[in-house]
Order: sequence, then structure tokens, then C-alpha cells
Amino acid sequence: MTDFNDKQIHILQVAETLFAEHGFDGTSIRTISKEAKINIAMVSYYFGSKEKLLERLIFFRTNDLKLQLKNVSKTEVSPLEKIENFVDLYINKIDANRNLYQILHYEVSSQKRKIDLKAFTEIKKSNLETLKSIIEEGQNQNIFKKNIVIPLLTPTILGTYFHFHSNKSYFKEILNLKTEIDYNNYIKTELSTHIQQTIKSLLLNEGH
Amino acid sequence: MTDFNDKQIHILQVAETLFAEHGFDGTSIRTISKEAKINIAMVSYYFGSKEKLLERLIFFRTNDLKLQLKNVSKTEVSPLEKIENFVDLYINKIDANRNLYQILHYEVSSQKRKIDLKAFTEIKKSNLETLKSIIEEGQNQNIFKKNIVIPLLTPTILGTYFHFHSNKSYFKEILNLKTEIDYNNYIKTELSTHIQQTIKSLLLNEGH
Amino acid sequence: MTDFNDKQIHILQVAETLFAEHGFDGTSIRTISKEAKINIAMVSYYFGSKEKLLERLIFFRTNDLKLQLKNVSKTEVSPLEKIENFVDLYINKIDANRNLYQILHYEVSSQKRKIDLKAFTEIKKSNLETLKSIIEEGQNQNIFKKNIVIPLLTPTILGTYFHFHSNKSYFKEILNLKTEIDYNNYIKTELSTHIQQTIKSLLLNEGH
Amino acid sequence: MTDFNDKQIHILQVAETLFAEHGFDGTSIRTISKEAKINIAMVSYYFGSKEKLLERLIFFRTNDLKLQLKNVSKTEVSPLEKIENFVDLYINKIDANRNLYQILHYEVSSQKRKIDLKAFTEIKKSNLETLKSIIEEGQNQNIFKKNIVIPLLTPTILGTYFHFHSNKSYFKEILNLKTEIDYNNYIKTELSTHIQQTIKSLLLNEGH
DNA sequence: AATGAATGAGTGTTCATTCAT
DNA sequence: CATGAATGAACACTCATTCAT
Repeated sequence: MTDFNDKQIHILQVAETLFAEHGFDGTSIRTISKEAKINIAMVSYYFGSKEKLLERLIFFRTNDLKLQLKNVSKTEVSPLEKIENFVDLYINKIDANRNLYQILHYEVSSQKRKIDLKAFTEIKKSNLETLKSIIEEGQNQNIFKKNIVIPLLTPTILGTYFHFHSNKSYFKEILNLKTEIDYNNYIKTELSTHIQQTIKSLLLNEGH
Repeated sequence: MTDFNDKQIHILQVAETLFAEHGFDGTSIRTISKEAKINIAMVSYYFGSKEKLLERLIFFRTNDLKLQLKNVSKTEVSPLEKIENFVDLYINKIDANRNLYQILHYEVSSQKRKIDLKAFTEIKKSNLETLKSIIEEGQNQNIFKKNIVIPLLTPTILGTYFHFHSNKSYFKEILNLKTEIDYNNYIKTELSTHIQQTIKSLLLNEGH
Repeated sequence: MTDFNDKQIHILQVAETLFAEHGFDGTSIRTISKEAKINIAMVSYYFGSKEKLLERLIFFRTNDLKLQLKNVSKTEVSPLEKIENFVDLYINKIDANRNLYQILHYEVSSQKRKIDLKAFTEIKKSNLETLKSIIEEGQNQNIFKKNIVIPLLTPTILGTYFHFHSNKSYFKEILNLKTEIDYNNYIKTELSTHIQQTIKSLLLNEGH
Repeated sequence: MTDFNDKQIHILQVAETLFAEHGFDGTSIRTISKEAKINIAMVSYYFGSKEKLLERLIFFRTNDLKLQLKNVSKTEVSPLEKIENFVDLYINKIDANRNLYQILHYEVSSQKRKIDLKAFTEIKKSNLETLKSIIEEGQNQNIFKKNIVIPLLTPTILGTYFHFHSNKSYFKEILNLKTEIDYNNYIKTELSTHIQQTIKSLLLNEGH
């Protein structure tokens, strides 16, 4: 099965939100069906089981994520600009898929579910390759430092974002972000800039 | 209640491991009591409820975490060295309390549980203050940059660590870390160094 | 309704096998429809309900069974030969309708289903009459014993067969019947002979 | 677990009756708990699962059945009397355990449940050995016929009984047995005698 | 004439918790 | 002080059946 009908997509979206909010175990089929205003048997009917619903959800979103960051490395701009574009796109993408990442984050770390994350891993590896090629280009042009552990850049980019988001209420408090809009704006401006600067500081040779 | 007897501590430790592995919802009182080799009614008897067990666990560990990073700022070394010590201590602390942080990370982001995190927030604020005072000292000495959003440094430090740890199996694969020892070593050496460099790159004025 | 179209007969046959194998309750409409490669709604559509499907199945097969044993008593042979023919025909008939009898056996003894077994009872009564007339003929000719409880002969004929068949695997083991063919052969030879001998021993006057 | 407490025995007894009446699949845990006036969770609590309840029930009754028929062959009476005692005891035993046999009969023939029937098979084999030794004794004394397929005697004994019992309402009708007492009396007198005669007719040499 | 979508009722089982002892 | 027995509520899931098309 590759396509989903409207009702299935609706269920997936409701489930995504609830899973992100309360976790997979913390969300019952009853809650999903109540929230989605569907019959309780529909989940099993459409997806077979609760676990398979999760699988299909990941598939559904991963398909969306497959639009790669690859193209960034192919544009005719400086390596630095490529990095900026790459980080920007990356943050935008995970920000747009907050909920899925939230779910995945948890389900991956607790390996209880034997979810097929191959597709997901592939995307991560592909992104890593893209990043690597950009950085090597910059290193060849002597713009970037030589001693960089590239695989640790992703944890810094994503980790910073997620840690901020995971501690939403804490940061809303200490940064005085009163509304949801304020919070989202802060991510798109200050936090993004911070991550950009972090990565660039790490990469750039002094004097540039 | 402030003190715990041996049996209670034993239960807390078992629960901590299980919660970290399978999540709060994914861990049943039955599993805890079986693992801890205690009667199933003991949890309710000692802690009142499963939820309160979690609260007490957080309290138990937070107490432990209260050994502040404060002292770092009071030593007679350069601001840069203070930062190094601070980051080192911070990483060591969260590494030693992986399981609790894993639990908290999840339970905080899903605000289902209305856990009293005041004590925990206090620690974070206190650490932030310490960090702030160190950085300001360095800025006054013109060693550190001026335009630094200090509250975003913690997300970078902790986020990098946690994102790495959350994707343990992925990083074990791509970094070719075969054993648990290799993995733990990598955290203590490469990952720590990476985080150190990241923070220092962000802080240090060019030319220093 | 008396006649069945091809699709209905197909469903009945599939259902018969499954009911015999897994019982009525143990067989779901889903399983039937999957096995018969028909739409799941077809059963209700054609037969009204699962219960009615069973009724129609019994009707379908009972119709088949109506080819009476009556004629046996009308042939021009000795009462003993008539008995032999009667038992032979009876065993052959139930052997050919194993599955139905298996189902009936269970569904009759558990009176949960209020199935209309009138037609079936009629057949049994008719067979009993036939048997009775043969035996009385033999008794009049002084070939058969006088003190025979005729209604208890059927339990011995059918009971012996069914008990053997119900404990198929046990008897395959102790009689060293390795294949299905061996087993079926044993029924047609040894078991049939045993039943024949049993009945004849019961009926025949000593000295004949 | 070998022993059962009063409540467990009560549940087993209620379940036995219901399983015999409506089959295993046709009996829900809810029905059992309602009938036994216990909480619905008790079945799982005491037996682990519905299937295990059945297993324990079989174990419970089989233990009872283990009181072997062996001793019959050791008494100081004629082989014919031994046979009479054997058949009598056998019928009494299955009559006293009607319900269990009813359940087993069905669950064995439909091999859906992979019940451990080893103990049960052992009893059957032991009984067969006993029967064999009695018959051989009679054959040596020239009282019994030589050409007897001993393993087929059990199907005749048990099969006759069970077929009668399975068609209870039919036989109550044609034999004009109005009450339950009449029915049970008939089994203990006429039916038992019939089975006795059947076996003896099969065994005894003419002229004796 | 036939079916895919949908449903409410029911299934066995597990849960955290309570309570008498 | 500690626990085994017991429970009602909730769980994911399957059931036979209905109905619009």
C-alpha cells in the first residue's frame, strides 16, 4: 500500500499529534478514534493494528522527507553559502515535521518497537554525504578548517533544535516568549541564527 | 519524605533503568516488582502510586544533581579554562545520569505528567547563571565575543550529547563503534572534545 | 429456498470443511470468505447470517443423505446379508459425509444452536425402521436373537466409527498407520469388518 | 502447580460445564465469571489465560482419572467376569466425567488447540494393556475367540456410550425417557447392559 | 446482483490500585 | 510492617452484520 485516502490521512494526522504529545504507549486507539471522530474499529480496519498505524505514519511522513537536501550542494554558490542553505533547509524541515521527529526520537531510543527505520537511516546518511561534500569543497578552498568530525555536526544542528523544543516551557519562561507565535518566531530567527553561527564558527578558518 | 530506605532505593534504581529503556507507560508495576524481586503491592505501598514513584525518582536524582557547577566559576583560572571545566563537568554529569535525563527528556516534552520540575528548573537556572558569569568575565577581558545568546549554549551542549545518545545505534554503525566500551569511550573523548570545540568556537574572539 | 447456485455451493463446501476442522465458533466469516475467495459480505448476502449458513449447509447435505437405506430391506437376500449390506451402506455414507457429521455431532450435543434437525431426525428414524424390519425378519426366521434393543445398535455402529475417527491421531499411532491412505484403508477394511462382526455377534443366535 | 484452592476448583467446575455445553470457543470468560460469580479478571489471574484454564481443567480431571482400571486384571475371577468389571468400571468412569470427555472429544478432533494430551494418551494406552492382558488370558483358557482386534474394542465401548449421549434428546424421544433421572437410569441399566453384551458377544466362543 | 466501507458489540487480556490480614 | 488476593477499568483487537451504491 502506498496511497492513503482522505480518512486514512486524517487518522494519521490525528495519531501523529497524539503520539507526539503523549507517546505511543500513552495514546490509546480509543483516544485516537474519539479525537478523529471515527469508529474505534477503523484503526484496525485501515491499518491492521496500532503498531502498523505507527509504521504507516512513519512511511507517510518519510516519503515526504525524501525530498533531499542534495540539491543544495549542486548550486553555484560559495561553500559557506551552501552550508547556510543546508542548515536552513534542515532546520525548516525538522521544524515542519516536529511531531514525527518527536515520535521517532522516542521510539528510536527505546528500541521496544522494531520499526523499520531503514528508509529513515538512508535519508540521514544521504544528508551526511551532502554535508560532507560541501565541507570538503570548503576545505579544498582553504575556507574551512581541516580537523572537523563531520558526523558530529548533525547532532549539534538537530540536537540544539530538539533540546530547545523539548524544553519548550522552560525556554518560553526564561526567554519571555508569551505566545505560541513568539515561540515559533524565536525558532525561526534567534535559534536558527544560533545554530547557523555555531556551525559556521566550527567550520570557518580564523581570519575569514 | 526526604530519605529513602534501602528497599525504596532499590526500587527507584530498578524503575529508573526500566523507565529509561521502555518509557514510563511502557513499564508496568508488575515488571518493576518482578525485576526488583519485591511484592507487587510494594510500589503503591512505598510511593502511593506509579506516578508518585516517578516523582520520587526525579527528586531522588535531582538531589544528587544539586552538587552544583557553581564552584567552577569561583576557581582562579582563566575564563576559557572555566568554560572548559564547566562543559566537562556538565557532560560528565549528564553522562552519569543518562537514564534519568532520558526519562525526563521524554516526560517533560510530553506534558502529560504534571510533574513538579521546580527543583530541576532551579538547577538549570543556577547553571545558566554560572555560565553567564563566566562568559561575562571573558567578555570583560575581551577574550569572548560580545554578541552571544547565552541561554542557547545549553541546548547546544546538552542537545548535541543527547541527540548522539538517542541515536546510539545509528552512530555506532557509521562511526564503527563495535562494543559498548568503544561507544562510551567515544563519548568521553571525541564527542566531549567536539562539544568543547563547538562552545569555544562560538565564544572566542578571532585571533585568540 | 431449495436450490443453490454454483457460488453458494462453493461457499457451503468451503464452510463445511472449515466448520469440521475448527468448529462453528472457531470459524469466522472472514476465514470462509478468504478461503472461498469471495467478498466478505457474500455470506450474509446469500444466506442471511452465519447461523443460517450452517442451517443451509445441513439442509444441503441432508438432502443428499435422503437417498435412503430403505431399499436394502427390499432385496431378495437373507436377513444376515441384508444386515451386512445395511451396515456397509451406513458406514460408507457416514464416511463420505465425515465433515457434516463432525459438525452435526458437535452442534447437536451442544444445543446452543436451535438448528432445525427435523429432517435429520426423520432420516435416522427411517433408518431405524429399516433396521428394525430386517431384524424382525431374522428373528422370525429364528436366525437372530430375540432380546435385542434395536435402537442401541445405531450408537454401536456410528459410535464405533466416530470414536475411531475422532481419535484419528491416537489410532494412527497405535495401529501404525503412517499415511492418510493407510488410515482411510483401515477404515474401509478392518474397522468396517469390526463393526460388521460386532453387529452380527450381537444378532446371531449361537450355532449359526 | 498441582493443587487448586477452593475458588480455583469452583472456576474449573463452572468452566467445565460451560465448555461442555457451548464449546470452548462458544464460552467467553465473561460468561464463566458471571456464572461463577467471580470477577472477570480472576480467570487470567488464576490460570494465566483462557487456554491455560482448559489445560488446567484437563490436568485436574485427568489426575482424577489416573486411578487406573489396572487392578481389574489382578483380581481372582474368571476372564469373563474381569471383562464385565472392566467395562462396568470404564463406563462408570466416563459417565462420571461426561463433561470433560465431551470437551476433550471436540478439542481433540479439532486439533486447533495444541493441548498436551500425553497424560491422557498414557491412560488410554494403560487401559488398552489391561484389556489386552485380560483377553489374552481368556484366549489361553479357550473361552475367548482368537481373532479379535483388541484396539477396536475401546471405540465400541466408548463410541456407543458417547454417540448415545451426544444424541441425548433424540434418544430421550424415541426411548420415551421423560426425565433426566430416566435418562441417567437408562444409561446405567440398558445402555450398560447393551455395551456389556456387545463386547461379550464379540469375545465369547460359541458354545460357551 | 454484488461489494467495499463502516460499525457497535463483544473478545481475551493487562493495568494500577485497594484491602483484609 | 508487609503482602497475597482481588478488582474495575481500560486495553488492542475481532466479530458478524449492515448499508449505500
